[in-house]
Amino acid sequence: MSERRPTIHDVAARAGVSKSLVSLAMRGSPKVSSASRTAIEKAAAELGYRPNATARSLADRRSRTIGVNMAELDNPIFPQMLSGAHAVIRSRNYNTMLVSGERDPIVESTELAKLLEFQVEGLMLISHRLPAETVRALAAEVPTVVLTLREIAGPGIDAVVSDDEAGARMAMQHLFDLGHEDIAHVSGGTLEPAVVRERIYRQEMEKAGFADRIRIAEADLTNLGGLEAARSLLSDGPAPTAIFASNDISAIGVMAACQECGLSVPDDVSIIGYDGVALGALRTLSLTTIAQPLTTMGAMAAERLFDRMDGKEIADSTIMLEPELLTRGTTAPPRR
Amino acid sequence: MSERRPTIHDVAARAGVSKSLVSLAMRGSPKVSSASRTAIEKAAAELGYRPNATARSLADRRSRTIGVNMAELDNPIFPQMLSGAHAVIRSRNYNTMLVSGERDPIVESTELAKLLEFQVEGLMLISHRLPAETVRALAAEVPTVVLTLREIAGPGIDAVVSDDEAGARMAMQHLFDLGHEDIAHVSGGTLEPAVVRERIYRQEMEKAGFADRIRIAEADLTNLGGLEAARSLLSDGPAPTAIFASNDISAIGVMAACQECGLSVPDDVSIIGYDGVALGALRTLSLTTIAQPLTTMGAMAAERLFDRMDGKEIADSTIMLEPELLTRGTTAPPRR
DNA sequence: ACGACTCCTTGGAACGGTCCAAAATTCGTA
DNA sequence: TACGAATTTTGGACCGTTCCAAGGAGTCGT
Repeated sequence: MSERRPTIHDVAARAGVSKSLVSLAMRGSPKVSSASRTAIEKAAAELGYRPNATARSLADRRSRTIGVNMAELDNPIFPQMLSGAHAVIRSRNYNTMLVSGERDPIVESTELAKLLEFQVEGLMLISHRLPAETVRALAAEVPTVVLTLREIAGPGIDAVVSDDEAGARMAMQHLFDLGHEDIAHVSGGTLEPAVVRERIYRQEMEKAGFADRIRIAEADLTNLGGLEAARSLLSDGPAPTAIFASNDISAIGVMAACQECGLSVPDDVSIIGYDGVALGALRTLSLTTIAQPLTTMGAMAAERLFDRMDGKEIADSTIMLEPELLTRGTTAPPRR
Repeated sequence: MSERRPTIHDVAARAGVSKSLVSLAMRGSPKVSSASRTAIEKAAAELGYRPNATARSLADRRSRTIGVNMAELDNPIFPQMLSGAHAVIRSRNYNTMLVSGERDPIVESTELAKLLEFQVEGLMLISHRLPAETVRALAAEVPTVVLTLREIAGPGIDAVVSDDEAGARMAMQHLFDLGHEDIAHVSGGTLEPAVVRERIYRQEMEKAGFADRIRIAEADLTNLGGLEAARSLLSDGPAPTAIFASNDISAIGVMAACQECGLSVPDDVSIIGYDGVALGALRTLSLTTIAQPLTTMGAMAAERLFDRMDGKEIADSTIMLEPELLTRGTTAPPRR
């Protein structure tokens, strides 16, 4: 295998020119005569020359690499955002260095440190769990964009989020429009998006005059969490006619709980989730949900990063996208 | 932001020692006196020094990076394998450079070329679509391991697969054991694993004496593909009592088709999938399946890569893991 | 007091590129 | 035919490390 790869010097020697000229030619400079160019290309091809990106990064101080931190793989919204970002990064001819802290904060921070040592030119954090001060420290060294966390945005830190308040309101409005009054909420813990969704749930219930029917079962954005929360909800007094779950994964757990209790969805209970993950579209589930434009969010995050790297002056550090109601099969008017 | 990061020289100057000594100290060499060491650490901390991994790679010709090519994000088996690999790569203190061809072969190959230019020390291909010759060309330059494709293995190319023949046999055996005789197959196109699964389906049906009941509906491993294949299966003559789908995602489509036709699963039709993706475990789906040890496969692939990189001599280039039957809610004895 | 050993420390040459000022060549034209 | 301009080409410094041969400082035994 590794018998020392040919370098620019080898190519130069073989083509009978100087290394500088080879360097120029490799980068497609117009000031290389076509004679030299063909000679160099021939030599390079014969030797199987491949430029060394490491050396190049060192010399021109640009790594052409974006560091991405992705927290968990069990919630598909993360890979989905990654995929949007990845496409943009690639189209700019940059590379993606991926780390994931695997829910251990210490590992997470050493991994992030490694990204900086690799001289990434930008940092993209697709993670709900990073402490704000960590993020701020990173952002001091390199342009940084955070996905789905709005409150962390500020000087030096961009955030790409979708409008959770509007989205949660859409969810409630959809249920109200169908005629539901008895709506419960399966919450999602203390992370920012979940908190917002819960707050709006309360607000809307109150505004609609159903304050006395507010019922919240606490969960944690997982499938099992949703299942258990819904179980307790259903075993504890009369079933609500609709349930608004804090995210899709837990909504699917809620669906399972309804099945267990012999309640049919949507005839007995309507269910609406949040996120718009691809699996909610699977015909078997057909989950009504508030979809965040996940791929777009990833893409916009990458775009913003490049804008910052290009030194563009941008006043606003938060990009807010609008979510969208996807009416599928889990919501219907309440049975009367 | 980027006012030139402090280098080893700056640290040296500040600590009053030579750059070489700083280099030694940063790597934790035992031959640095403790006096110097503390001085250096202090200086480094004060300056906020961070080693430059690019320069280091160049100097010691080790990038400490593994290149990973992942094809698609829409089938969750890929991220799941990635996650297993990622953990091992991280534990070896290596980095992961991720590319994805986004189903365009040209993009794919330029992306792979970029990985090589980055001097990755190993290549991991989590992709079904790479032409064998491409893989062989890559493997000539750097240790390479391929996931889920067995036939490509050979000198210089390792493969980590699970035993699809055994798995498919387990699926069929499970259905036979339940008493099914009328079993249809939703196939998955021409990729290696799908072809194997289909072949075993035929074989087992014949061996069991049900050759005349072989029915195959062609699909493509997608949800929609499974849905449509199953639709045609169900509209075309009497419904089979069981369906073996080539993978989980299409099996979920099959479930939807059954619902559409008013058939209950598993009472009217049993369904078994293949892969063991996490979402099959969701309570609402509860899909019986043949689970591949996806995370382990990713991990083993990474291990093997490191073994090759360490120059270990290993005769066999294929690692075959055993799949496992997960009996969940979509299979039951046929209604009589 | 003087080698012989340790134990630390150091300067300089890589690593494989980019960049730049200057040199060499070619060209157009007076 | 010669000369300045334009076009090509070149050598050397540099990017921030690691590596290595060699230098300096103690320590110890005799």
